Amino acid sequence: MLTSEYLTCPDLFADTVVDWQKTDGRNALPWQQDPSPYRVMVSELMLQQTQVTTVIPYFQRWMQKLPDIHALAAADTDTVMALWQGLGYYARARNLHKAAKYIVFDLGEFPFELNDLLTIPGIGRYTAGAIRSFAYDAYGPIVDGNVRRLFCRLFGIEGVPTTSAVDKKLWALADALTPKQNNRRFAQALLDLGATVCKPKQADCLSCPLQTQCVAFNTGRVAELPTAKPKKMTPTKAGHFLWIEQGDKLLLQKRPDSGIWADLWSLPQVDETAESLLQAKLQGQFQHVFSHYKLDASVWHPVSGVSEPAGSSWYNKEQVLEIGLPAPIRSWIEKNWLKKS
DNA sequence: CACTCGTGGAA
DNA sequence: TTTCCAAGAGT
Repeated sequence: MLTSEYLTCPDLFADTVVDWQKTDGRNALPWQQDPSPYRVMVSELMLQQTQVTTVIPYFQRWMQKLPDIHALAAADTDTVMALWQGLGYYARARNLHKAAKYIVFDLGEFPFELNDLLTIPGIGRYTAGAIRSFAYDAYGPIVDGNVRRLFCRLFGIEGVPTTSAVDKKLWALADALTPKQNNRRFAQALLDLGATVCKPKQADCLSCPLQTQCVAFNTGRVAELPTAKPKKMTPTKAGHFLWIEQGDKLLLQKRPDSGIWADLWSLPQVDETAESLLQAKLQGQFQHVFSHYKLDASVWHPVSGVSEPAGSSWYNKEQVLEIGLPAPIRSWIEKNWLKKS
C-alpha cells in the first residue's frame, strides 16, 4: 500500500470528510431525526444490502406501527414479517425481532460497548460500528460497500475487497482513520462520499474532497478499483405452487423458519413428484430472479379433494393484504385474484 | 472460506 | 436487455 498523508495524520482525513459532509452530505434522512439506538438499529438492519430509497417507506411504516423497542419486543411474528414484506433478506426481520426481545428481556438496556453490540442477533461488525457512530456519536469504525470502494481507490488497494486479506486491511484502515469525536458526521461522510461521489461507475472525482490524495485518481485507475470479483453462473430451479380456492378464500401455507422466504406465507409449494400434481391443471407460470439462482415457477390447480398441506390456513382478500408474502407471490395473487372481480 | 439469503434501482 | 450491486450477517 502506498503511504498516504492521511495515514500519518488521521485527523486530516477526518476533518476533510467531516467538513465536506456538513455542506454536501445527506442530512435529512428519516433515521437521522431522533437517532435513538432503536431507530438506528432498525434503519441499519433495513439498509443492509438495500438502497436508501427502497428503505425509506418501510422505515416510516415500521416506526408508525412499532415506535419503540418495547413495542417490537411485544409484537408477534406475523406483524413483524408483514412490515418487512417486500424488503427481502427476511432473516434480518427475524433477527431484529430477536434482538429487541434480547435487549428488553435479557439485557434490560440498549448496549453501548462494541463487544456487547456484537452479541445481538443480526448485528455484525459494520452494524455495531454504525450504531456506535449514529446513535451514540461515539467511536465506531465501519466498513461497508461504500467504504470498501472509497478506501480501495483512495489508497490504491489491489485485490478483491471481500477476500480476507483485503478485508483485514480495510478494517485496519477504518480503525486507524476513525476519529474520537464527530463520529456521527464522520460515519455519515464515508457513506455519503461512497454513495454520491465515489460511485461504482461514473465516479464524480472532480467534486471529491479527497481527490488530490487519491491513488486511483492520480494513477488513472478509478475504473479498475476496487478489483471486480469473478462472477459465477446462477442455476435455475423449478418451483411448483398450488392454487386452492374455496368460496371467497385462498389456501396459503406458512413457510419453514429457514431457507428462502422463511416465516412468510405463500402458495403451498410441493415437489414435482407430489401426488397433488398428478391431475392438476396448469394455471400459469412466472420467473423470479434471486441473487444466487433463478426460479421457474408453475402454479397449478390440483383436482378437488387434495388434502390440505400442513401449516396452511385460509385467507380472504382482505386478510391477504395484512400478512407477509414473498414479492412475486404477492404479485401473482394480485393479478390473478385481487384484481379479478 | 464459500454459500445462503430478496428485491429493485440504475446504467 | 443485461448487468451490477446496494449502510452485511449467519452458517
